Amino acid sequence: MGRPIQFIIATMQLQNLVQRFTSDIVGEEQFEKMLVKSSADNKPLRVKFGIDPTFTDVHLGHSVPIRLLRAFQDHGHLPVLIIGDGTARLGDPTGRNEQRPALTAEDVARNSATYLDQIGTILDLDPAKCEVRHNSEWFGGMNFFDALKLASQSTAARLLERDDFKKRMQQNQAVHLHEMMYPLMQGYDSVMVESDVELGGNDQLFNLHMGRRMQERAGQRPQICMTTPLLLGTDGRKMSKTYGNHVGLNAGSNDMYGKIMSLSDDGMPLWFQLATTMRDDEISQCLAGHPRQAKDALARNITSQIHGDDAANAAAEAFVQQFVKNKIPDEINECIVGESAMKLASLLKEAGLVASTSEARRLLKDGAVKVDSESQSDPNWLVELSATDAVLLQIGKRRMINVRCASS
RNA sequence: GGGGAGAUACCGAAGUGGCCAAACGGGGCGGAUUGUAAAUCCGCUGGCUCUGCCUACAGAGGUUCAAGUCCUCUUCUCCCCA
Repeated sequence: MGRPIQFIIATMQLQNLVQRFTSDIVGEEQFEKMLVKSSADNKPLRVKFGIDPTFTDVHLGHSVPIRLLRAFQDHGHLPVLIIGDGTARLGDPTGRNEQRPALTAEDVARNSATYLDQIGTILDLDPAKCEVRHNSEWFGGMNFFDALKLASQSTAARLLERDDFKKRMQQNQAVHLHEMMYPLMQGYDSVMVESDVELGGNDQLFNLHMGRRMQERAGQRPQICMTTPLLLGTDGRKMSKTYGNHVGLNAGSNDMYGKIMSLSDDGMPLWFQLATTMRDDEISQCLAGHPRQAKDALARNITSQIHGDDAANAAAEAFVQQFVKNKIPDEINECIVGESAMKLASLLKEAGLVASTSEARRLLKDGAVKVDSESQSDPNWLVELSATDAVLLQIGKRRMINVRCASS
């Protein structure tokens, strides 16, 4: 029985995308066979991706595997999205030199709620097209003996091979026993959802392997592991909220465009490859031109994926006004304070532009502060406020706000 | 269980009785420059009612005119031996 031509084309498309978005594939030989069988049996592949609700923002770095997941979805396969509300309780040590604090059940619940919204900007979460699971479903009911059984699935030596653990051991840093359970938990997720393929960032390779091994032990067909390259942050380091170099999927269009524009030139090729919808030839063309133009195209493409073309164009325009022409943006947040006159240093704090009056004083001394576009340096200057005409406070190019006082 | 080392600001790391709100590096934030950047140069980087005062060097006590620095206990981490 011959394969329909559509299937061959679709498979090639999918494989091209897989190519573009992956750095490592474990079990690549079996992947094509799996695709063929899936088509023959009319049974979509179960493609797993897990994310722990350990923080509130999902960023573009996380979006790379999600985009690949979307590609699978578009080709008729079934994303199995695991919200790691069980694993998050443990604190994922991945890529860190110190363990993440274990979160409380409330933290996790709150974060989980915002996750699906953000992921939904990329993935189609229609229950008919996507399976969403929370791993507390199986970890929540485990008792200590179940956990021991889980622990017996691997060995200390094997777990210590993990790069992150190895490094910390070498640096005489603590590796706690419960952290070593993490790969086992992630692997067990694969067993529970019977995944055919698992996606993850390339720092996840160890954990993905664990899923394969555990599935084999459980008598299942071992999953294909695909890792995506890590999208670097705007400063060239690993994208991470703690570095402040991330672009959140829930960022507003202006913010998103602006942050991407602050990416260093060197970072562009990787971003084009992993975060845009552009074809390879379009990308090459962009990169051959002026870096400013290329970055604009990059930022527009990504921003419009999330916010739409109009918002992206508006963001680009606003950016030029604010940062290239140094103009004050059209829309500025406004705040209202209780008093009709305040010392400048206190006012800056009251308006939320700085964390403390000490910081305000320093910035004033540095000449960073403008009031109604005039540089000011005296922290004790008494600023008169009115209820109708706002006073514009500015610190640098980015921090600005209009202030009025409450009408009495 | 025994022995040893250690815990300093956002991070790394100096400091072993006064000159310590704490060197130095990174990060961050401002300023100059620019193509939005990057690089470079300069400045800042605990708080306040700010030429002074208050709170800080794991935690709690103590010695001293004076403690990040000395003593005691507690907590946590690492290493070696069992």
